[in-house]
Amino acid sequence: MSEKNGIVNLYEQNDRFYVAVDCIIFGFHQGTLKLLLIKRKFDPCKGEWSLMGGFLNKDESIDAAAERVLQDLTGLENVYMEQIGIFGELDRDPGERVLSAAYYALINIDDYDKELAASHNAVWVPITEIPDLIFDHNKMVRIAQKQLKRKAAVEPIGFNLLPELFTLPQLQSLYEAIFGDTLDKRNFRKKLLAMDVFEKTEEKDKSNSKRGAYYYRFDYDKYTELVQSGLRFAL
Amino acid sequence: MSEKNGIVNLYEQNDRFYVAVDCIIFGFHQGTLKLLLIKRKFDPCKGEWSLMGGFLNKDESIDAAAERVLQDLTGLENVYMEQIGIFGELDRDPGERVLSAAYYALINIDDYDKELAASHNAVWVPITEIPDLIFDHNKMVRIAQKQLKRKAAVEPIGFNLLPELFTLPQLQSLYEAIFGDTLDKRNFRKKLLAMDVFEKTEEKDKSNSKRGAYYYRFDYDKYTELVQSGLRFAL
DNA sequence: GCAAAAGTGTTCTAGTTACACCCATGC
DNA sequence: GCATGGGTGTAACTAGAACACTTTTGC
Repeated sequence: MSEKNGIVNLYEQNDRFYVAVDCIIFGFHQGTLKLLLIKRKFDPCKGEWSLMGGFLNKDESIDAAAERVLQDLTGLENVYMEQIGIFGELDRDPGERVLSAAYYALINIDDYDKELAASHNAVWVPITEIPDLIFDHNKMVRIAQKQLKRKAAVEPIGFNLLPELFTLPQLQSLYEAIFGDTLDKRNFRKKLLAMDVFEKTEEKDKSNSKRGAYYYRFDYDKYTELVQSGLRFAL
Repeated sequence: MSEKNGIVNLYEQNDRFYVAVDCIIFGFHQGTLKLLLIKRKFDPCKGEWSLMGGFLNKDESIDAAAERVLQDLTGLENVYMEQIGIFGELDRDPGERVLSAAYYALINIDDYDKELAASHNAVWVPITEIPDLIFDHNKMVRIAQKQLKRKAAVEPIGFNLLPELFTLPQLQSLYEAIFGDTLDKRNFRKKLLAMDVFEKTEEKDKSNSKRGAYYYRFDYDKYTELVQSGLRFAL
């Protein structure tokens, strides 16, 4: 046992562990929720599907490691991320004892470094068609999806999956994908617009219809007002 | 770099970490929600208040470590526990870099090993009067309380804080303590009894009134039926 | 007989659900 | 002029909130 500042170091008698982070990266495109998965080009489990992951370094917090791993794959910073927990079964990684902290991230699928992602063999896969993943990654995905579902219903996090400007039909189809359920168009619009957290623009998206749908923007200031007035975002 | 089964071990180039678990132990007594805290008899931070914690060992899963730590303090097994996440800021433990997985536990405050707890300097403290705790333990408590609040509203976990037999006034005061709000007696009873997950006994608790209140028991079989019928526990 | 907690229904309100037609535009 | 998706209001229903008196019994 060593000493530090003259005090016997009680830590050293304990075991130390490898710690990884794994990212469940959500994107949304054409009505479907997708995950950015990688087809591993390295061992262990070369050739199999997995989440993007990486090891925790001495000099970084776990949150920072998750951000780094996400950035290594997508080039993105300042992304909405949420820890879902740490996974620590003895044999979860057959190679060695490794603990893994799982995070989910919500990104705008049109805006990331596609060459970088391609260099890691990353592919967008619809959430309904997730293949068998290595280790306990399927479990992580299940939990992340559940948590997203729960949280998206009470906090305005869905917007992270859309471009800054989005239409209401787009937004509705996003929430339908997240909840795995259809929503009534009129009730959906009524409820959302009643919260008054959107700014309507004059621009229209004509890519889906001849008439075109107005672009809206989520207004964080209005949202702050809503919360301060004692109300909540709710769907 | 060493080899294992003839494959270069890629793990060894990574850092390894001490990993602890900390337990937020909830109990309920006389209308107040309480936490079992310990006044540390050892360094670091001797004499200060903290959660019960312990280090993860090589041969156990993180969940198992949390159960062990809880048992070391209370003697209890098979307790309702829930992970709230891992905390990994660089300087959260000033002595060394230690990651900590926090779990909350719900126990029946009348049923644990009191001598064992006393030997660890453990004390029940009302949730409204939590002192400054070491490290990031106050943050863990805040998150645990929030999570309990959320989860108790949609799953029948509150019963873990009560004896097998409990009265409806007791149950109501428990939920009032968890939610930090008062509830209407008639609406509360109506809603709970409508779910039909209780078994009413013939016994009465006369400790709080001359008339006495009937003892009820939570019926897991009835609850399973409720869930299978597509309904949910909800408060 | 009275104090103190247990037990019990009904009305009102607000929020959620269900539902169908007109509008704007490109072709 | 017609096909396509965008946009709008109202009525019925259901769940939640508000509310006051009677019952039991130990002292």
